[in-house]
Amino acid sequence: MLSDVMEDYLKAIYQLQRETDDRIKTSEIADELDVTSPTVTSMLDKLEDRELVDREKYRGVTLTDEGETVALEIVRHHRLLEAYLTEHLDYDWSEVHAEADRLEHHISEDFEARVADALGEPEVDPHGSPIPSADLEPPTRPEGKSIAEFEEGTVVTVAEVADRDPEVLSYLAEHGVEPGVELEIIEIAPFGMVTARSSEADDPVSLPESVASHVWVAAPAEPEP
Amino acid sequence: MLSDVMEDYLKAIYQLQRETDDRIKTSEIADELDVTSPTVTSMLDKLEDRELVDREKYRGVTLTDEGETVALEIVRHHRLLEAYLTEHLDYDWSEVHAEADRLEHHISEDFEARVADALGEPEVDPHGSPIPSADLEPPTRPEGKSIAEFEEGTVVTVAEVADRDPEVLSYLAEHGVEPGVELEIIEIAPFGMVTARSSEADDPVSLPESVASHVWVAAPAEPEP
DNA sequence: TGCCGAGTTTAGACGGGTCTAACCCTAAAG
DNA sequence: CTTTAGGGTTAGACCCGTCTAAACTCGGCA
Repeated sequence: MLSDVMEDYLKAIYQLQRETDDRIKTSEIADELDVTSPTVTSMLDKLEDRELVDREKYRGVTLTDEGETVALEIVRHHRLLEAYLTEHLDYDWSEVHAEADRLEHHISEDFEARVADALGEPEVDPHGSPIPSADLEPPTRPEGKSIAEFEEGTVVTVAEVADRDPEVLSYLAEHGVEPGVELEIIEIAPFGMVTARSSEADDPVSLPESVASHVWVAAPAEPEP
Repeated sequence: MLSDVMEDYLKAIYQLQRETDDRIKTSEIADELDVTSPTVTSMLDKLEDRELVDREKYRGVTLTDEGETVALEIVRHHRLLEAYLTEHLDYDWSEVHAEADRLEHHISEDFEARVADALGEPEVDPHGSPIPSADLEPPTRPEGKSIAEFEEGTVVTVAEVADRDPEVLSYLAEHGVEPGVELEIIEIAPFGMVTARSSEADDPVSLPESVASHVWVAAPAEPEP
């Protein structure tokens, strides 16, 4: 049996791996979980003992298959909860992350199944993030780019908004940036800021690189010029 | 901020107080929470430091007003969850207790409010137990008796089934013993076993004293002979 | 009144998860 | 090839919640 904290570490490593596909460093995990490096080191010892991570001292970790399965289970819980909260309890997409984080470790398999059923086995959560399937097979990473990676003038369809900050998410929703909308990339400033016009809003919106890089597109809606 | 475990102790003390209205002994809490007496003693020290319980060494504890408020909050969470799970996620009343126990410490005030709203501010949970109101005022103990306390021949209406064992609850439901049904007390055996006929079942059901004492009646449907 | 047994508390240990301080490894720069 | 800065690990401490073993208190009974 794994503790909640261990599950949090596995989930953090999983998510960091999705972003960098490199070995994950102690300090990255420490930042993600808001904890000090020695704390991470000692937890990695334990996870290694249980064969949930592969480790090379001083060089970071990767998840073993078993570790990845645990992480996928937690991510599935998290995203199903996010979907359920927005669909059935009238939560806004900006609010669901914190609540799902609280609950994800504490629901039974039965609860998970009932929620998935009530939702009709959804494939994505309210942010457009894919929900791992019940068999916990590692999803093949769908190719995608952030809006920061397109040419000016391109029109793209938002697939996923991978930010977790409620304030940022509220702001984005207010300015028409949500999964499913079309975005015309108007300008990419030298310092990385992206200005775009949403099909759902009157005025264009400008996003610093740190935010724009979280707005993902599955494929360009029109070929690039 | 209180830990989950502290909340569990306060809830346990609250519930034991409902049953005995006497000072609660270390060993009673130990039994309830499946823990040893020294463990309880050390936790009572901490709860006393925080002025959540009144304590007399060697003589048991009672909740302070503050402790009671915390307990009521947890009980409210628990019973709202039970109600929600049966109403909206198709759980059977025999299954909800364990799931609610898992979740009761981990829901936000916001979640609590939304669930209460979705249910229309219910007053009882699926077992007929009263749900503390949002203001957490201590409910005045509604007078009631268990079916074991009536004369043979009396017809009563079941108000609450205060058992937590899923097997027992399933059995009772199968034999027509649920909140709202009428029960005719057919026989009370010298060793305490109660035999009764339910308005919802063909055959009478016999319940040992330990189970019968958990089946509560608000008031007799007919005056006793 | 004094003893005894049931039950409570104290003492001390342990594992989990966290921290700070000190030490050490790695890799990049000269 | 050597130095060094940055980051990782080790060492040791702390709090929490739990345990077992031992000491103690209370209340009933002789």
